[in-house]
Amino acid sequence: MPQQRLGLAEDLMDTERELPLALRAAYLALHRKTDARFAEHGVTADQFVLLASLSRGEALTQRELAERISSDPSTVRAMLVLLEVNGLVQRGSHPTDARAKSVALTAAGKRIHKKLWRSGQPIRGELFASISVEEADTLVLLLRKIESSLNNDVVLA
Amino acid sequence: MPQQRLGLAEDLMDTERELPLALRAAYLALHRKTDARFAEHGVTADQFVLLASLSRGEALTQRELAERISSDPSTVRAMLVLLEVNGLVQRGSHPTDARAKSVALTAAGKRIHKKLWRSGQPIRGELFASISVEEADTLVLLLRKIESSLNNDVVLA
DNA sequence: TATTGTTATACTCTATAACTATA
DNA sequence: TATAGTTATAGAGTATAACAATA
Repeated sequence: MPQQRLGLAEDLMDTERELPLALRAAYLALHRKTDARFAEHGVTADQFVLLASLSRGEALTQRELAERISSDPSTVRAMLVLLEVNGLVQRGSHPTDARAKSVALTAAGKRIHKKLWRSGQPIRGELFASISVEEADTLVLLLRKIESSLNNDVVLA
Repeated sequence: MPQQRLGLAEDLMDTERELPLALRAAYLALHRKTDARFAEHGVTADQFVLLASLSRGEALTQRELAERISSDPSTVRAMLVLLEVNGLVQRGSHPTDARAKSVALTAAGKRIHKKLWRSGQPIRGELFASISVEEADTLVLLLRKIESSLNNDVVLA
C-alpha cells in the first residue's frame, strides 16, 4: 500500500494522472522513431530487442527470451519464426532439455544487430540530448523501481 | 548532438543500453497489467487513454486526439469506430469546420471512464508504491524531457 | 494548395486455450 | 505433475498511400 502523502494531495493527484501518460508518451516516441528508422532494414523495434537479447552470444530458450523481452512464449515464437524466415536467428534443439529449443543469432543476425545498433545511434543521441548523465542514471533507477513493483517483485514490507 | 561525457564512458555505455530497455520494460508492465484489468469491461488500455482524453468534456477532432495519444489519424479512426460501436463515443459534425468531426463521450462513455479510473487504482497504487512523491515528480519531468527531444520539440541550441 | 478524414490494405504484436512431448 | 513449446485463432494497434471534401 502506498504512503498517504498527506498535504500534497493535489500534486499527487496530478502526478498520479500524469506519470502513466508521460511513461506512455516517452516510450511510444522512442518505439515509433526506432520502428521508422529500422524499417529500411526490414526489422521492427521489438525484433531488435530480441536480437539484442541474443547478441551476447549465449543461446537462450524461448521461455528465457520471453522473460527478457517482457513478453509471452507464443508471442516470442511468432517473432522468432519471422526472424528465422529472414535468416537472422536459428532455433536448434537444446543440449540437455529435449523439450526446449536453443535460440541463437546466425552470422547474418549478428551483422544486422551491429548495423542496427549503429543506425540507432542518432535516436539515442536525441534520447540523451536533454538530460545529464546523472539524470539518465536516476531515470533508469526509477523506471526499474516501478517496473519491479508492478511485477510484484516486491522488496518492501 | 549529445555531450561527450568524457571520463564516464563506461557508465554512459551502460546507461545508453539500459535506458531504452528500462523504459520499455516499465511501460509494458503498466500496459499489460492495465489491459488485463480492463478486459472484463471490454476496453483496452489504449482505448482508455482515448476515453481519458475526452473525459474533460470538450469535444475534440480526430486529429487533435491523434496528437494527444501519440498516434496517427487512421489509427485513431479505427479505435473510435470500435468505441462508437460499443456506444462509448459519439462522432458528430464539427460546428465550424465541415471537414472535421467532433468527438465526445456518450453518457455510457463517461460512466465507464469513471469506473475504469477506479478499477485502475490498485495498479496506480503499485506504480507509486516504491517511489516517493519527489521521485514521482522527477520521473515525470525526465520522461517529458526525453519525449520532447525525441519529438524534436527542440529547446536546445 | 493545404488540411481533415476515409478507405483499403497489410503486417506485427498480443494472448488464450487446447494440445504434444518431455522432465 | 509441471514445464517447453506448438497450434489455431482472434483481435488490436500500426502505418502507408490514394482519395474525397472542404478550408
